[in-house]
Amino acid sequence: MAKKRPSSKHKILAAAVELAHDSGPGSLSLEAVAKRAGVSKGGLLYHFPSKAKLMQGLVEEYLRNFEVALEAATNPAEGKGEDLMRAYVRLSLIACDETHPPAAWIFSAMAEDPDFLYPLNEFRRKLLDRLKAHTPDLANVLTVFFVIEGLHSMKLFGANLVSDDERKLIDKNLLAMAQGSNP
Amino acid sequence: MAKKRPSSKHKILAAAVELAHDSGPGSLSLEAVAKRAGVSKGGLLYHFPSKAKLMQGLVEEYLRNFEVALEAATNPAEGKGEDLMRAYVRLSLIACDETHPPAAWIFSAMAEDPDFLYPLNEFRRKLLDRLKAHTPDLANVLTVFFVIEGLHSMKLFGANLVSDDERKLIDKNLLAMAQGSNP
DNA sequence: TTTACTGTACCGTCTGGACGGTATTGTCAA
DNA sequence: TTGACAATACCGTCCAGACGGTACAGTAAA
Repeated sequence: MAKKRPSSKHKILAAAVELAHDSGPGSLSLEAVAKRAGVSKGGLLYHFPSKAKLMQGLVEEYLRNFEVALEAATNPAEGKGEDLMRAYVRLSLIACDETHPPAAWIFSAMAEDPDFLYPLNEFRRKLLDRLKAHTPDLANVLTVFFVIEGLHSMKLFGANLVSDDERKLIDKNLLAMAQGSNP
Repeated sequence: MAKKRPSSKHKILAAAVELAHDSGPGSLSLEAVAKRAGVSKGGLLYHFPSKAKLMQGLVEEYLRNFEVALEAATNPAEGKGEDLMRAYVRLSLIACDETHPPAAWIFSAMAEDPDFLYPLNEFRRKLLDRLKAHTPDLANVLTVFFVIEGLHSMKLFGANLVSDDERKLIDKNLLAMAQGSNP
């Protein structure tokens, strides 16, 4: 499977994420990404033959990371075996707090072509289905899910609408709801 | 304030909104907007001397519309005098259901320059402050607010994650929470 | 005459992507 | 062991097209 030197690909993806965050979604040109990654434009195009492929790469990496984290948290064999609902809430809240919002590139992808986000939407649909199947209280699940979506949206748009205390209150409530809807 | 012939300006703004929705945020070029609005490029630049001014125009129109609707619903002199919290929830849910999401252009603005969204964030901050001042139950307000943000976000990203029944359940819950936190 | 445009021509810049070339590393037969 | 070849991993250049914006001449109604 040829994984001898995976560094460049990851460097490029990381550079794209950073650039989308630091310089705005509009600045995500191939040259800019290549420069940031310490790679020539030709080199970038070797790994990602088109801008579209780069975007797909970003989406895939993001989904893979979240999936791995969720699996690791809930898998009993790997130590914790955390409750699915609780793990989802906890991981989502952590993602919300990262100084580097891992999804700033979403706007770049969206600007390029909204269809790039299709896998992301599918992922969320499946996740919500799992959560619904997992807990009996449908209203509870929906509330938790959309509050988290709202928090992510706020982060994405760079708005900071709540104080630290209010945020703590939200976190506490969400975790309680995640806990409460399970036997 | 020169409101003699508002048709062209509005036609241009409407065309920009439509185009952002139909053809993706990336297709929002001045020429494309002008063509869609049935106006020459020179004519567009007469009203909006730069792309930045067009974006500002979109933001301002959007905020003005929401503010007017909210004021109309809550002002006792104009008939209803609806409760602020309830009006906010109701209007937000209506906005969520419009086939033409009124905020598809947000991605275009974001791609151009994230700073364009500053007034929008400020508006939401003030709105949230009003809601907090208006009702005693802080946790309730925050939950309602962020669920609605989440619903809007879902709409923006073109994801349809809930069935009609689930959506009705959410609406019912939100309205109940809006009602419940008031004396 | 002023206001509100239309229409066209044009400029400078940026961008995605194609392309040819190159250095390094791996493979394998003689 | 070595020489021939090939695959991998890039580099640097070039180009057609799109875009924002400018300039300007014309027009038709109020």
